[in-house]
Amino acid sequence: MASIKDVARQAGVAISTVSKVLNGYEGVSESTKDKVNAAIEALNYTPNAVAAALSSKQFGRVALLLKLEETVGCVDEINLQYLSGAIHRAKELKLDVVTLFFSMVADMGLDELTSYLKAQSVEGIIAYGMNEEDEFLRELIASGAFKIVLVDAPYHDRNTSSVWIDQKNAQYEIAKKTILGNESCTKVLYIAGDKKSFVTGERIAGMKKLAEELALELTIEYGDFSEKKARELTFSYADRMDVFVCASDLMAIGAMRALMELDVFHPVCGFDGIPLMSYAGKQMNTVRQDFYGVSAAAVEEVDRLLHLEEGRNVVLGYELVRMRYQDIVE
Amino acid sequence: MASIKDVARQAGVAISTVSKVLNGYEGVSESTKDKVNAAIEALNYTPNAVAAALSSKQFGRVALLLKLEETVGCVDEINLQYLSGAIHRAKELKLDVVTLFFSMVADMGLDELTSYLKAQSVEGIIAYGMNEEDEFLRELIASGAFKIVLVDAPYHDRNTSSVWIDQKNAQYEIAKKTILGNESCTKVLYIAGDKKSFVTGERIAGMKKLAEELALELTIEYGDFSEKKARELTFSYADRMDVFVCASDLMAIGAMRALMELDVFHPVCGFDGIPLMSYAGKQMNTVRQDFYGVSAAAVEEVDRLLHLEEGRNVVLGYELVRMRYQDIVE
DNA sequence: CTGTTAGCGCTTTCAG
DNA sequence: CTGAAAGCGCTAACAG
Repeated sequence: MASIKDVARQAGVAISTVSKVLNGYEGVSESTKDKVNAAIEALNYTPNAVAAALSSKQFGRVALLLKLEETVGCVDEINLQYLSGAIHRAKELKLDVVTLFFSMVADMGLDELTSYLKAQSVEGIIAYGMNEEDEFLRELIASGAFKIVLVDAPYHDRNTSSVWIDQKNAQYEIAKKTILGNESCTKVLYIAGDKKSFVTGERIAGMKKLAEELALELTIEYGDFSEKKARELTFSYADRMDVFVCASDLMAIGAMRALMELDVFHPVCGFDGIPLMSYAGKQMNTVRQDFYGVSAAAVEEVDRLLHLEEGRNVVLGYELVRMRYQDIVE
Repeated sequence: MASIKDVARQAGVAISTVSKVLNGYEGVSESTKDKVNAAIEALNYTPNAVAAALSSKQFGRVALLLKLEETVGCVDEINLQYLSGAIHRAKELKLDVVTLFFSMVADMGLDELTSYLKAQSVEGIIAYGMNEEDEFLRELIASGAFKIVLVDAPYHDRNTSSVWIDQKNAQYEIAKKTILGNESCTKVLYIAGDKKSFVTGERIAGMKKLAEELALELTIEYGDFSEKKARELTFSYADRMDVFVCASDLMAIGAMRALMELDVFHPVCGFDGIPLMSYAGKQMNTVRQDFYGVSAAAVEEVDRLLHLEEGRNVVLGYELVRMRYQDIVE
């Protein structure tokens, strides 16, 4: 591998000059810049990122902290989209990413985790799906040792930003669309997610707003993002409700299945917009979240935090869709 | 962050001595070793991996090269298990992993890709699900620039190993179990995967062996791992066959659905053993592949290759299972 | 057994 | 505008 020294020699300039053009610093004449670039080209030179990191003490490394739920395989698609979005954007921003799973760090203490990450030279962390119970993440934030971006959790400070879509409004809109799209829907069962997830509260707020606006009779139950629970809830509420609004597609499938078994029709709507729904064999309204885009935005945000000390909330858009479920996967 | 220098000072020894105990080299007396360890403890010191890598020119970094099929979300679970297995094992072996997707590198030339990876100080690559069409991977192997482990592709040389389960025998056994477990199954439709995947040929070989042994009438069709195609094939062969052996769970679901629609019963078996099957609402035999374990083994193998120049084929075990599909996800 | 020393490849002052 | 030189934190000969 050619090194910066080779490039310098080839171009007939000093190493520091090469470094300057490499990093796009000003104060290099066009002519030398050209010479350097020619040399880089000729030698097929790629800077050694490790050496650069050591020298500059800027590692630009961010850890992606993912939660792998063993029980529900259907969220894997979401996680993979998160990963894909983050990794692609990180490549563009020339950030280095490492993927970690909660299970790897859950049993570490704060000190151990901190030095583990520091040793890996990570400076930033993107945490997906943190919830109220994740005490250690809270400590990590409080320690201020890292720049952190929380996806789907509402907190920000100097070193911490949050990135998510407007859950409240999305839930409001998809429910509204579903309810107004069908006649005489006043009694609404809202099957919420799990109590500890931050998104749950936001979405409930959206439903309450809608209930007030349309004078609905709103009943709220927690389905814990479980198809089974949603199914059971639907069974027990089927004869008392007009419409079933669910906080996830998976729960919406559970609700639909219950209604099909009972052989009654009620509108159902979901949330997430993942192709998992292909297996349900029906159509329904849902909110398509751009997990890839959210994750890419999180990387941008962590990049920003790496340079500025100024966390913030980033709220992204979403899309209301009517999913056309193929019954069969092609 | 404390550096090796601080540790040396604290322990009253030279930095090279600290380095030696850090790396477990011999030739350090117990007493100084203790002093050094005490200093490390006291200062809560963690070695800087970047500096170590630069200095030793051993980066121990391996890239995981994954293929994300946009069309079929159901393989996401497999990919995530691959990732999880690799990342966990890599942590234990103190290897550094980066996750890459084929889509990120597909449009690069060999030189570009090589220098991209070299710049990232990648020394080893684990490629998942490479198939015959992946020309550039073939070139990468030929270039000899990296230590490569292929998962589910049968090739090895000095710098390349392969890791997979015994596809032929697994297919043989699961089909045998299914066929012998039901009466008078002689006409067998084998719905294979896609022609370009290496596993396809292996599995077909297993079926041929079985057909010979049990004097079966074996018909082979390619379902391309598509639920839809498997379903169509099943429709058209339903009245001519006794049993439907499929090269993936997803195709097995397609076959089962077709049979259910036709309201006839024939035994069906699948391959993979992923919970996706939960959605089918039936039971069937399948081969449970331990994707996590395969991936962990691949990391071990790349670690071995990093030290030895001696690729090989690693064949792992599998399990025949009868999946109990919950119809509902809890 | 222990310490001294020369780098790894790059960034970054600071003179010229 | 350009170049010389001092490290970043660590490893690895090589002396002692």
